[in-house]
Amino acid sequence: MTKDCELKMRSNRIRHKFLKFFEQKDHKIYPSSSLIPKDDPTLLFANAGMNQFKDVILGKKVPEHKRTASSQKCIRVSGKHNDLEEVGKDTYHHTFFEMLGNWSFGDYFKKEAIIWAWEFLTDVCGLPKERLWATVFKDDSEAEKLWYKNTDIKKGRVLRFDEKENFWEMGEVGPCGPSSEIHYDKGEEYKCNRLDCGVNCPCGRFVEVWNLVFMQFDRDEKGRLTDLPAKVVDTGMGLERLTAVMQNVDSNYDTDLFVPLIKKTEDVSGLGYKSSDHEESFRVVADHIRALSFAIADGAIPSNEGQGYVLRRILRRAARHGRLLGLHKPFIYQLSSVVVDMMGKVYPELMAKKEHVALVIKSEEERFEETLDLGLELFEKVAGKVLKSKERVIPAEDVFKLYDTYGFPLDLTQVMAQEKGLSIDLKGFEKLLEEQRERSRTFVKTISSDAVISDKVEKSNFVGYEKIEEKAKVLHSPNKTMLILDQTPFYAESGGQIGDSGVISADNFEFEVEDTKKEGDAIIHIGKLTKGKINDVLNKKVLAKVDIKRRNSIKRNHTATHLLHKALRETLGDHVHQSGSLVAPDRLRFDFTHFKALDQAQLDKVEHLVNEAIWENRPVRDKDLSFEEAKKLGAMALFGEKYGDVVRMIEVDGYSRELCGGTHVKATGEIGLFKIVSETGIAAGMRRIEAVTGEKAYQLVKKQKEILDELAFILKSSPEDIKDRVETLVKTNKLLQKKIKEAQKESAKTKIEELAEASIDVSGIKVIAHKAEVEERDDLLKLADTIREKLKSTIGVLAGIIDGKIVFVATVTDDLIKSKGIKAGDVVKQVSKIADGTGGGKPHLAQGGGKDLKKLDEALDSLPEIVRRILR
RNA sequence: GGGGAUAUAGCUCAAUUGGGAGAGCGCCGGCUUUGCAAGCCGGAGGUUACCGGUUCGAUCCCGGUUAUCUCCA
Repeated sequence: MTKDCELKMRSNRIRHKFLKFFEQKDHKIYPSSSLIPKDDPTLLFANAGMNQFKDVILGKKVPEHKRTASSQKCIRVSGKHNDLEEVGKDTYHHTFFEMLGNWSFGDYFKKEAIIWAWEFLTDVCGLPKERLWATVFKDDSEAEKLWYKNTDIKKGRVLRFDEKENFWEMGEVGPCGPSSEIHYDKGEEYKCNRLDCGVNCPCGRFVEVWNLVFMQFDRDEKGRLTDLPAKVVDTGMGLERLTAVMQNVDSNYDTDLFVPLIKKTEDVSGLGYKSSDHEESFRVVADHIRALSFAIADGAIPSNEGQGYVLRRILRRAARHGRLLGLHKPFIYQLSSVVVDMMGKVYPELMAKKEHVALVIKSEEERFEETLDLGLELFEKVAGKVLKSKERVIPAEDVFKLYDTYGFPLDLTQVMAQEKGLSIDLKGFEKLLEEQRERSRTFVKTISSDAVISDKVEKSNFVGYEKIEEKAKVLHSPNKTMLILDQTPFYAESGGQIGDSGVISADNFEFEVEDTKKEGDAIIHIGKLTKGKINDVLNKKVLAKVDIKRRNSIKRNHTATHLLHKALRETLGDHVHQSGSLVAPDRLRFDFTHFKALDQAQLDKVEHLVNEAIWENRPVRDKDLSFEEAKKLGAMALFGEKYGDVVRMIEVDGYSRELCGGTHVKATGEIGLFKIVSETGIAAGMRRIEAVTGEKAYQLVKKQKEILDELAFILKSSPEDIKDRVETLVKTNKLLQKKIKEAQKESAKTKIEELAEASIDVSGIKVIAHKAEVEERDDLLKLADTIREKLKSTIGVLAGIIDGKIVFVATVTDDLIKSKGIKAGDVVKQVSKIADGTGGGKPHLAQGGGKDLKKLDEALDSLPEIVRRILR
C-alpha cells in the first residue's frame, strides 16, 4: 500500500487493523470493559486498557488467555497532567479516549513486544521509519539492545530516560518495571527554540505514540525489588494520537474521530470552527459529548457525587462553552446521535442506548439552566447591594459563595459584573479557593494499596448449580471470619444475586457462613466460627452446606427477575435495558432505562405477564455455549458485563434467554406468585421496580386480606362494601366536625358573657382572669379570640394545664392597645413570673407558661394588681 | 472523603428578637360571563424532611440522620 493511501486511513480502520494484527499473533481479542469499574472502588472510571486485567496482573486470577489485546474505552478527568479545565485549550488532551493495547501474562516479553510494535507502526500503518524514535529506561540495556538487534530503527534513535519517563508502577507496592516508548517526529517545522529540543520536549514536536511496559519486578513495603514469577507486558497506544499521526494532521480534533462532531456543532451554532474565535469551545463540546455518551451508555448518570458528579461537571462545562457559541438552549443531546453514528458499530451499547443517552443529557442540560437561573437571581441581589453602596468591586466572599455554594460559573460572574460596570475581587476569590483546596487536601486519607501479590493463586471451584452441599478441602483462611475452600456449593455475590449463607462443618468444627463473596478466582465464605479452631481444619476435609430455604427463595426471585425483564420489554419497548438488579431472599429489585413512570395499566400488564409465565410452568434450562452462539440465539446480555469465551445462558422455555451466572428454579411454576410492591424513579430516564415472589408474595396478599377483613369487621360491613362505607363515614365525619366547631363557638359566646360578668373593674377596664379546662394550647387561643371579638376595653388572661405545665394566654382588646398602649406581652410576662415562668407575644395576644402548678391561682388572682401597675 | 447551602400546601416561595403557619399559581364548588393566562365569592389541601435537645412555648436556636444542590479532592 502506498503512503498516500495509508494517510487517509480512517480511525475505525486503524482500530480494526490493530486488533487484527494481534489476533494474527495469537492474541485473544477482548472487547472493551465498561467505563464503570465493576469491582474496583478506587477507580471512578476505566482509565487504562489494563483495568480489566488487574486481577490477573496482581496474581489473584489465572489468565484465560496468556496473550490478549483490546481497544479500551477510557475516561480521565483528574491526575497530574489531565485536568478537566485543560481539555480543549490544546489539541491533544481528552476526557474520553480509546486505548489500544496488547498484553502478555507470563508469555512473551520485551523482544516480541518491541518487534511487533515496530512492525505494526512501520508495516501495517506505514509510518516512515526516519520519523520514529524509541526510549528505554536508563538501566534497561536489555531493551536497548533488543531494539537495535531486532528492528531496523536507525542508530542513535533509542534514547535512555530516567524513572520519571520510563519506569512504571501501579502503586507504592506491587508489580512494576521499566517501559519503552515510541515517539513520532512531526518534523523540523515544529521545532521549538530550546537547544535541547528532542524526544519528550514539551513543545509537542515529538508525539508519544505507544508505551510498552515490562512488568518484571514486585516491590514490597520496604521498597525491595524481586523478580516476578510471571512477567507481564502491558502496552497502551492512544487511538486519537495515532489517528492524528496517520491522517497527517496537527490536531486530534482534525481527525475523523472529531470532525463530524465539530461539523454538527457548526451547523447548530451557525459559526465556523476555524473561522470564529471560539476554537476552544468547539473542541470542548466535541470532546465532552464523547465522554458523556459513552459513560451514560455504560450506565452512569449525572448526579451530585462521585462518578456521577464528574459527568455533571463535564456536561456543564460543555454547556458553558455552548453558550459562548451562542447556544443558550439544550443542544448537547443532539450531538449524542452523531457519536452513535460514528462509533455505534464498534460499541453496540451506544446503539442500544441511543434514546436513553439523549434523554439523560437533555434533562441534565435543563437542570443546569435551573442552576443558572438561581445563580442569576443571587447575582442580581449581590450586584444590587454593591451598586447601592457605591462600590465598584464585588467582594471575594460573594463571588466565592456564588461559585462554591450555588455553582455559578466564575467567568459568568465576571462577564455579568462587567456589564454593570463592576469588577470582581479575583485575587480574593483565588485565595478563598486555595483555602478550600487546602481544607480538602488535609483530610484525604491515603488509600492503602491493594496491590499485594498472593504467594499462590487460590482457585475455588463452584459446584452450587447442581449441589447444595459438598465435601471440600479448606485451602486458606485470611482471618478468623473468612474461609476459602477448593470447591464449594456456596454462590458468591455476583450479577446482583447476593451471596449464600449456611454452615461449614467437620468433627468438632462449625463455621456459620453469613455471606459469600468472590475475589479473583477465590470464593470467600464470610461468617463466624461457632465451634473448634480454624487451624484444625486447614487442608482438611469439611462439609459445606448451603441454607437451602434461603437459596430457594433467591432462586425464585432470580428467575422472576428474568421474567420481569422480558415482560417490561414486551410492555414498554426494546429501549428497556437492565441497569441494575438485586436478588435477595426476601425481595427483588430491578432498575431499568425508561423515560417515565409506569401507569397502573402498564404495571398490571407487566405483573400479569410474569404471573402468566409462572402459571404456564415453563421449564428453565441452563446452557454453556460460546458468546457468539448465544448472541445468535438472541440472548439478552448486559453491556459492560465481562463475559468469558464460554457463557452461561438461562433459557425460560419459549419465553426468554439471558446470559446469567446465577441460580435459578427448574421450572417457572416454583416461583408460585409474583407481586410488584413499588415502582419509583431513581434518576432521569431510570425506573426501579421492587417485587416479591413465592411465600413473601403470599404473605403480602394474606396480610392485605387480613387488614381488609379487620376493617370490614370494625365497620360492620363486608370487604366489598368497605369503600362505600368509608366514603360516607368521611363525609359525615366532616359534617360533624363542622357542627362541633359551630357549637363550640356558640358555647364560647355564652361563656364569654359569663366571664364578662365575673370580670373585675380596674379603672374602667374589664379584667378577666380565668382558669379553663382545656386539652391543648389552641383552645385557649380560640377563647382569647372570642374575647377580643365580643368585648371592648378588656384584658383577659386564660390559664390551663397542659402536659403537667401551666399555659397562660393573655389578650388585650384593640381599643386598649390604641388608647392606653397596653401590650398583652407585658401582662403575660408578669403573670407567668409568679408561677416560675416567662412569656411573650404580640400586643393583642401573648402566651406564657409556668412550672409551679401550686402558684396558678395566686398568679390569676394577682392580675388586677398587675394591670394597675401597668397603668401607672 | 472535606467544606458551603437548601428542605414549609400539588407547584413557586413568604413568615420581624422564638409567640396563632401564609401568599401567588394550580385544584374543587358556586356565581357572573361566553374566549385569548378572564372576573367575583367560597372550599379543600400542612406531622414546617426525619430523630433528639434547650424552652412555659420551636418553622425559627443547638446536635444528629436522610435527601437534594454546589465547590474542593
